[in-house]
Amino acid sequence: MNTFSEILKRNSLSITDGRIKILELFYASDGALAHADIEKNAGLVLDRVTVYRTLQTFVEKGIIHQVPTTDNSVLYALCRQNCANGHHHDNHVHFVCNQCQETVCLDDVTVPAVKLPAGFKPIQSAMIVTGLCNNCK
Amino acid sequence: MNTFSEILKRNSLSITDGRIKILELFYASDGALAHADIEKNAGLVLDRVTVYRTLQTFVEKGIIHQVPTTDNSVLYALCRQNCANGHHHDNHVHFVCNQCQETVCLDDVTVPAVKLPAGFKPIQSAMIVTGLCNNCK
DNA sequence: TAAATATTTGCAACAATATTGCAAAAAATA
DNA sequence: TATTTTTTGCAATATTGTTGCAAATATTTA
Ligand SMILES: [Mn+2]
Ligand SMILES: [Mn+2]
Ligand SMILES: [Zn+2]
Ligand SMILES: [Zn+2]
Repeated sequence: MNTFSEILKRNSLSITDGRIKILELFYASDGALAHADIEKNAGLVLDRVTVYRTLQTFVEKGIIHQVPTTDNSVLYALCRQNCANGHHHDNHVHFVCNQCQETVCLDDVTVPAVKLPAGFKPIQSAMIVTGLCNNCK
Repeated sequence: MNTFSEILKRNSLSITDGRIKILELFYASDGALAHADIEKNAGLVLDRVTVYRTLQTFVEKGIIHQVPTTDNSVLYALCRQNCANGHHHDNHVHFVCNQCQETVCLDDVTVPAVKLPAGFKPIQSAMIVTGLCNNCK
């Protein structure tokens, strides 16, 4: 039993070709993936709808998280911390490269606190930095 | 000639009922507006397509800016700084209230700088804070 | 291992959101 | 006011995401 099967098993998910294929794609990628990226790479094996459902399941299980974007696209990336079952701990900064268009999780960079006007109570913060990544600079 | 007409004139845009109506909606609203909000309030006067085109035009002219969101919805808000023709200066924090669901621009709260890993060159930053707003706390 | 059960998948239909071309209408200019 | 330019509405089309359901596959039980 390979790593991907183990991940599925650990999360009480049935081991299927589609799920393994999608896990492979995430582990092979440096950056975040859009639904379209996955469909393009696994489209011969998987139906559109299955991709949607798999991504949803993986988010629920804490295997991947939705990446915030400024262009209202939907991106997903692996959870490196041990997130589980609806409890995500991804308070890290996300970086979008203007050159290669990749979006990467800066897992070690925590979103800084910020002083809000009186009366505002912060609960969660997200931060997206755009610029040039370490490959493109 | 009223304020809204002047705004349009200043931006070399024809003065039309639709554009004035949409400006009115933005100036009457505390928070950011979605396309659907505008359509709901101006739908009798305006076609869906005209709303899309007007929002796009206003963004290009620097009258409004797209508000970053974490739920891949598209929101727009007035530019308070003097943004113009593709040059936006909206490096302020955006706040989403979990209670009333409003998204507001915290125009006076600047997105803090953050230390990135070696090789990453930041150009622009966006920050979205969720929590309870000053009306709902 | 084979049968029974539970889960996942693909397909088709549908819904919501957004874009485009083009002729009619309205606004700006002469 | 006549001419020119810009904007608008409509219809058609594209893109993205959701749902119900039967067939296929995976897991569990015996
Ligand atoms: Mn991330
Ligand atoms: Mn804003
Ligand atoms: Zn890059
Ligand atoms: Zn509120």
